[in-house]
Amino acid sequence: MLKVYNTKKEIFDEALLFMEKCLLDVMDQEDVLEVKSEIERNGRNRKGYLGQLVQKYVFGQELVDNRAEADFKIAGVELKTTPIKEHRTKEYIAKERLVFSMIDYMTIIAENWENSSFLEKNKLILLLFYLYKKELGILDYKFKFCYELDFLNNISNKDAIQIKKDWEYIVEKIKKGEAHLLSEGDTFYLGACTKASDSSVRRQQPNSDIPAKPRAFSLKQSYLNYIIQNEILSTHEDYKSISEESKTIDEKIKDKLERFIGKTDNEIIEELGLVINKKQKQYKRTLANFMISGSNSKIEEFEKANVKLRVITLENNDNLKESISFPHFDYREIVNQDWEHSDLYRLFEEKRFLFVIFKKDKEGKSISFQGWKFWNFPAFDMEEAQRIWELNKEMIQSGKYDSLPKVSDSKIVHVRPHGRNRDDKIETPHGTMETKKCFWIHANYIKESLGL
DNA sequence: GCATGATCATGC
DNA sequence: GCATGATCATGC
Repeated sequence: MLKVYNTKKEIFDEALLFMEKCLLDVMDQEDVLEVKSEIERNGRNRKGYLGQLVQKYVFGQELVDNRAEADFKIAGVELKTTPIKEHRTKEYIAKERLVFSMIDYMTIIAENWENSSFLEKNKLILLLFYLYKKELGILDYKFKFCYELDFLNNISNKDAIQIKKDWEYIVEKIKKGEAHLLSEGDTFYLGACTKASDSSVRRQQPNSDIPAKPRAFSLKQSYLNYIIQNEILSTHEDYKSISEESKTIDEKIKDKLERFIGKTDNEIIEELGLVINKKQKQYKRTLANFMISGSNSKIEEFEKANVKLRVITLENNDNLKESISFPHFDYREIVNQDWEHSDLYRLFEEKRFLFVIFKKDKEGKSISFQGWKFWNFPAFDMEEAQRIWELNKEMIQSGKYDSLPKVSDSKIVHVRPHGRNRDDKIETPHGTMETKKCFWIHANYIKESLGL
């Protein structure tokens, strides 16, 4: 039954034939029974098993062994399966990030991007997207579309440069003995995501005695979403690129923003020839968008990289008055979550921020542009964030809604109302109604962390 | 109708 | 002056 493929095209054609089908459609009765009993023996679906089955029953390849890590390379093409889910307005979105092989902290510090084991293994990938549904079994997932991911050729040039930069950033950090401080939000498209059977696992790193969480390279979920929306579904979303040049995002932003440093909002508005209502509450944000991309549309690079733009305004004495708010949490949800699966953890681990910084003038009549900073939550403060998150959970569990973490409880985050007004309430686990609240990062902490 | 980002208002 | 509470404006 071993099938031979000589070219990439033959493999891709085979994959295309499989679209709109599930494994059940292509397996015979006997195989189905065998696989089903195998699934029963091993309990829940093993990770990587779906990939192995696809390799065997769609592409007719014998499995080399039963390693959990599916490694099924044919004619230089690495096959990967990845789940999507249905979405209310966007048709499909990625269910997860796309995870590659583990980062070997000890050996990677001797590699360059060009000769990296990552590129060696992953330079040409055939991505098979299947539609995940909770109630379905592994043999019932319908495959929807496939996509060629080619890190050297078909990922557009501009992205390849950023991905190389991301890889180098991660390796630099490991070289410095800071593998334990890695975070997915450190980088733009290629991330170092945690990967272990449970969150307590640690491994050795070079140049430091501090054990680090095991991590793997991954393409951000946001990046996959961009591919799905724009390259596969061809939805016409109104994205604007910062620039089409082959530069890293850092460089592109510098190109756009540097010339405005020190200028007042009026000067910037005039220079860009904009008509903006300054009374608008969002007006600084609108201004920032125009400064970066020349429009008020979503910025392509930021969508792909899970970057959030936030405007902050310093007082004339350089004080930062306002803390940073996030979407309100769900009281009922939070008491059933653990830290590693919480919204706050995901935000702090995965999100990257671009702070656009203005400063008020003496009279408070105008503002001037001070600069910008990319930032993500520092890994060394994650434990403190967790402590406050757990405290908040405890208080909610015990119904002490007036004792949620305050500013004085931490130097980093606190909990405060965040709704339309005090009557904007949601249900609690106790069945009562409480004002919507969210986590806020202290203004002082942001200011210090940004070095302002 | 609500989420989101941002800022205003009050009281100690 | 800071901590805490409250709410506005926009866009989807």
